[in-house]
Amino acid sequence: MNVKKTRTPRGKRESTDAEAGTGDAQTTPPNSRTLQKEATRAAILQSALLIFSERGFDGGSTRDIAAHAGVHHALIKYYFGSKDTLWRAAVTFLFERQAAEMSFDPPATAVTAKTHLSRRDHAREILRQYVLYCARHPEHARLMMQESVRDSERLQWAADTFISGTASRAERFVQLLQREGILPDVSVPALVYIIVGSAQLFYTLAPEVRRVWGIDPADEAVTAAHIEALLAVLVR
Amino acid sequence: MNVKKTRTPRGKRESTDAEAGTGDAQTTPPNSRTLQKEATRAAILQSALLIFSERGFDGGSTRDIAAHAGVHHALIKYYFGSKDTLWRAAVTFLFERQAAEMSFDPPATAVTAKTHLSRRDHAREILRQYVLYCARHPEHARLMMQESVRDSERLQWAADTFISGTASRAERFVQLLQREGILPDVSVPALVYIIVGSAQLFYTLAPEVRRVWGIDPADEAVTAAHIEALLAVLVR
DNA sequence: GCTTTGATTCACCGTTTGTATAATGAGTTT
DNA sequence: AAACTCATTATACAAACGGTGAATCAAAGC
Repeated sequence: MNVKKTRTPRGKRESTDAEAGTGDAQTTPPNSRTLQKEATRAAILQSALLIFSERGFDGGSTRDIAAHAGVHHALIKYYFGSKDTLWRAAVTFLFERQAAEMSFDPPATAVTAKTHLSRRDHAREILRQYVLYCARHPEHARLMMQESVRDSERLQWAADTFISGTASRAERFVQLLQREGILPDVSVPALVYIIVGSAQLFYTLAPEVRRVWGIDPADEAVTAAHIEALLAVLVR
Repeated sequence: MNVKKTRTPRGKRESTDAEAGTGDAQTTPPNSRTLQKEATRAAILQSALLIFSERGFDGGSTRDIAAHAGVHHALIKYYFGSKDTLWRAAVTFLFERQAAEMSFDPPATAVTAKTHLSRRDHAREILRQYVLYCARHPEHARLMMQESVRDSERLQWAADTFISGTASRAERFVQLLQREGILPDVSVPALVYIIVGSAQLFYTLAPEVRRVWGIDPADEAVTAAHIEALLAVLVR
């Protein structure tokens, strides 16, 4: 990570090349100051994602986060106010990125062909996308899992703000597949956690997988095999 | 939790009723001293399971564990040596209890009937037992998950000491089901984590399930529905 | 009844934690 | 070039942390 600190070295700030890129006209042209500010903030946020996802809220210290980002720990208060707010910002980032990169929602690509086969293909595509998201960003499931194992105020906030919405979309997705006969007519919440669990555990526990099975879930071929297995089991 | 502290109150130690139970003859009859010692040790271990599983190794403090057990935190060193040793003792307890309560191993009950149906029923029974174990002891998956998200020395120890063995048994179980045509011929490690993930996430994230879905995975009826869903999906 | 044993508590150490405030100085503005 | 802004660093502090050795005191042994 390590956002470059332009303090001690007399570096001439070579990142000014990005400024000449797109002239944003009106809205306050990005100074080297504001650029650096956003870079610092982003570096802290990314480090927070890593540390919190691996050690949990209590286990991850703000000093370690700052050190990993290459900045002074006092900057965390300056940018995020407190450890708690930083954690909430990290969670917000995760869910907004998920919303941007993936969607449990209906048709994604406009396949209006109503044949049974295309419906199953559509379900397969959405599940594939979800597994790829879990593979790309394993820290999402890790961080949320760390918090969902006990009923804290943070879980309450995350549930009200993000998880409930995601859960509703997953619920509709499962019900759609049930109507199509792709998934059996059994408990919807159970099916949701069966799908999510079978998709993400392989990547959440990637260090264990590497050590015990000698394969790396980050490998494209390994992920392809996992997707194949998941679809073979879930989409009958 | 709270092991009863016979210190400040002048309680007459009413648990002496257990001593008259079975005369163990030779092997040093259990004093009220040694009984209390084992009770204290067990109380610390159980509290450690709870705290570690909910907050992870770094997040869970020995002082909180001791307070939850109702003893002074110095007793943790007295009984377990260090925080690290206590964690290892907790993991050892988990896997030994799992070995005692459940088995991925072959026939459990001696159903030698080789019909396809009984094989599937046998697979169903083992999966059912595993889900029930996850429901009874959600702290097992929670604690191990907390440690398996990063490659620490503790994960290495747990992998070498316990996880590898469990993984081999799970591997054989999956391969057996593949030969019987119950599971598809796809990546075995992927199938293992699909099965494990779909079985345990519902109970690992029980606080989230309660808050978001308004149901309690600890309810027998809810667990029955989850088992039904899991079998409907996994055992075709 | 007295001594001995050992399970438990007490008091403390050095470090780390989250948070707060003041000082600094490079970048922007005039 | 001087004045100002504000992103960053320095320093501090009270609380909590894991760990340690001495003190305590009820139970066990004589």
